[in-house]
This record gives sequence, C-alpha cells and structure tokens, in this order.
Amino acid sequence: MSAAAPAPFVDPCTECASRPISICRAVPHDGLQRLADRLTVKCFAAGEPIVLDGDASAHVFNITAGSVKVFRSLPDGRRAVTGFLFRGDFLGLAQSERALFGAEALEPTTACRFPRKAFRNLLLEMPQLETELLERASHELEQAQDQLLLLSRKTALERLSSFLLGLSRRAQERQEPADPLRFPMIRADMADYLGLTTETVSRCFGRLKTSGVIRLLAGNQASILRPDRLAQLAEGEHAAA
Amino acid sequence: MSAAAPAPFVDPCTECASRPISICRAVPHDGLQRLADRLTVKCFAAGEPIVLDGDASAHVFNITAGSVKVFRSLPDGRRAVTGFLFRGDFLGLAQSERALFGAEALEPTTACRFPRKAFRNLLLEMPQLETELLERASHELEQAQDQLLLLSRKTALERLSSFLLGLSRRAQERQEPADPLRFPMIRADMADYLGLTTETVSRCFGRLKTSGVIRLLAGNQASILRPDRLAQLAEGEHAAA
DNA sequence: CGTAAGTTTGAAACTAATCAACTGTTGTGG
DNA sequence: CCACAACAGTTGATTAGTTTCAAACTTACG
Repeated sequence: MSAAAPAPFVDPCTECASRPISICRAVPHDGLQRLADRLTVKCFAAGEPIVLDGDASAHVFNITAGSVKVFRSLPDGRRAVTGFLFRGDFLGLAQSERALFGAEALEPTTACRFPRKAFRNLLLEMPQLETELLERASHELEQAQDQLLLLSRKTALERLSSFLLGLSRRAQERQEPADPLRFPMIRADMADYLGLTTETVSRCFGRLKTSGVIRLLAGNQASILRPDRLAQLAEGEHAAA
Repeated sequence: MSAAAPAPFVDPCTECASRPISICRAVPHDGLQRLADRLTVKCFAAGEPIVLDGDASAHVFNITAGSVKVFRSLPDGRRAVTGFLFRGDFLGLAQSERALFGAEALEPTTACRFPRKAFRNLLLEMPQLETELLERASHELEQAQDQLLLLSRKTALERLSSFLLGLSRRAQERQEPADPLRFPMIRADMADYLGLTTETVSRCFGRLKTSGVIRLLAGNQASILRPDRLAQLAEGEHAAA
C-alpha cells in the first residue's frame, strides 16, 4: 500500500487487521515473517467445506474474515454444531490425527491455513505462541462447559436466549456492532447448536419477539431491545419483570 | 524404599506410581524436585469439596488416587456434571480468575495441589510441561465435543451406553481392570452428567440388564457382557443383532 | 438392627419432536 | 423482468420420550 520501492517481501501479517485478536498477537514482530512463510491465505465461499469430517487433519486455520460452523455427526446423520467461529478464532485446537468433525464456511470466509506439522514446529520455536494457544484452549474449555450446562439443563427458551447473548458478547469482543446483531447461520444451524429443532427455534424467536425482548430485522439481523431481560431468561430467572 | 542412608530429601515425585499417566511424565528427572518443592499432597474424604463453586481459583490439582466430579450450576440449582476425573487426570485446565465450577471427591481421593501462580511459573520454566498441558487441553476439548453431541442428539439409552463405554475405556487407559467395571458415582451424578434424571438412568440400566448387555454387581460394579452391542447402542446403530 | 441414603418401579403430565401445510425469500434461466 | 424452483422460516396439530410425582424397595453403615 505504501508508495515505497518494489517491496520484495512484504509479509501478509505485519499489517493484518485481525492480528490484535488472533493467536499471532502473541508472536513478536521479528517472528511474523516465519509465520508468514508457512501460511497460505485461503478463501472459502458460503457453504464450502473447510475441514472434511473424518479426513486426515492436515491443516489448522486462523479465521481472518467471515464465519464458520464446526460440527460432529452420528452415523445416522444426527448432527451437533459444536461451535461457531468468527474473525480472530482459531480452528484446529481439538484435532487429533484424524478430524472427528467437519467445518464449513457460513458466508464468504478468509483464513490463514498452516500445515499441521509446520504449525507444531512453530509452537516449539515460539513458546509465547504455545502459551497463547493454551490460554485459548482453556477459554474454549470453559465455553464448552457452559454449553454442556445449556444442553443438559436449560429449556428451549433459555437456550436461545443464552445463544443470542453469547453472539452479542462475542461481536463486542471483536469490536463489531452489537446492536444490529448479525447472525450468519440459519435456523437449522442454531437448532443443531442448541440441541433443538428448527421449529422449536422459530417458536422461541416468536416468543422473544412478542414479549418485546428482541426484534428481528431483515438480512439475518436482530436488535436486542432488552438485554437485561434476555440475560435473566438465559439463566432461568423468569420471575422478575 | 531402598536400604540406603538417612536420605534427607526424597521428593515425593520420583517414585510416584501415577507419574506415567500424569502431567508430570513430561517433566525430566532433574526437574521433579522443582515440582515437588511447590506441591502439597492433599487428601479428601468422600463428598468433600475440592474446588468451591465461585471461589477464587487459587489452586490446580493432579489427581493421584480416587475420583472427582466437576460440575456447573444454574442459579436455581439445576446442575450439570461436566466431567469425572480419575487417577492421572488434571484439574484446573479450564480455570479463569474465579472458578466457574465446583469439584468434589466421589470417594477418598488424593491429589497434588499447586498454587495457581507457582504452577504458571513452572509452565514458563518447563516448556515440555506446557506442551503436555496443551495436549491434554486438546484432548479434553475433543471429549467435550463428544459430550455436546451426546447431550444434543442422543437418546437416554444411547447416552447411558456411551457413558459406560467411556468409563470402561478410561479404566483401561489407567491400566485398571475393565471387566468388573467400578463406578464411584451415584445415579444422580450420572444423571447430571448425561442430562437426564435418576429415574431415567435407572430405567435405562434396567433395559441394558434385561437385554443381557450388562450385569449389575454389588458395590457399584458392573460387568459388560456384550461390549460390541453396547458400542452399537452408544452410536445409535440399533438395527443389528 | 434401624435409619437414612440411594435405587427401582409405576402413573400422570409436559416439553419438545414430529408431521404437515403454508408463507416468504433467494437465485436463476427462459 | 418475471416465473419458477429450491431453500428457509413460520405456524398448527399430534405424538412421543422424558420428567415429575409418588411410593416401595434395597443397600450401606453407625
């Protein structure tokens, strides 16, 4: 972008807008080139698979734009979405030799792709990166436990409320607008994430609308009119006004 | 144990029977003393709390004997058991400043307790330990995702079958007998782990018994008579004989 | 032994799933 | 540019699996 000379090797990391919220924020400036050397920038169309369920897990990814759903399936086709990933999120923490899950872009998505082995070597070379990854794994584990509680014990309405609240929180963490809340996933994905059916998700949206807690807008957007009430609903405190 | 001299400082780690399956297996011999310096061996009675829900999470633990349940609660008392820990397991991976969960001994239990800060320093000093921890976090994340699928989409019978199979696998990993399978948790704990009620768990045990897949023995033990059938049930392949 | 805790079993009630129809939206090719 | 097809979302009626409530039974243990 600068008006400088031919610029032989401007690595793609130094000026990356996603770096402050990605794993690479832990990598000091003089290590960025080593990262850049090993990554491929990949673009995925909406609906395109990123990781194929059951495939050898040869790569890990850092999502720089767009959004992704990660899912796990039973032999008869029943499916659970185990997580949604956004800009700044890392894909590949839970991988063993063979991927036990699939991942798919929800909208046009960009990611830095690393060969798994090369990434492993990077970790050994850069302890700060490993520490960052452990921190993220720790955080994801906490999130997963929240989700276990949600799936074990919450009602349909509590689940949807928790979900919307979580989406909103994560949008804010990424410094994206939280009021016209955008959700790139369809009802079926939400249902698979919340352990419900599309019909039940739809009915709960209806209840949240008529009770004036949220308002659905065009283009997969929503406005949270009463965040306080939504938070109460999410934790099962139904008594309060 | 050796008939040697007064032996001034025999650290408790060198001859620890749990080391081959604990995080400390990643620590080289000459680092064990540093570990030993920072830990306290703690014993817990059956039912005794190890981590109090909501308390400042000041410690992390390595379980060396016994078993532990980890749980998370809603304000109105609904509860999910997010995991069971056994000999060799690490407690504290998912901790932030304040523990969002409780942990309680299921039977007489022994653990090495580290102050959280001291442990953090150990990690920085010993990259092998950090790598080991990341590997475990990765593995736990996978397990958690399995559990998400279980809670989202499996029937009561499939859940109990998966649970028993998992217990059996983990017992074998610890090199403990898998045939008379021992389970230290009561029905209520299983129910909270599987997102069911004690009554439903009991009814499913009944079905597994009458169909000849398992046999319940005295003293919280069971025999898995048809592991193949149990595995089919766990994955929803009900058709086969 | 006797009590309390845990487990099993039965009947009724309820939440969410299933089945079904209809509406709205998106994208495409005639 | 509109008609159509495919997909997505909503709404209603019915069903089913699990929960809830209740009581009897079993086991562990002081």
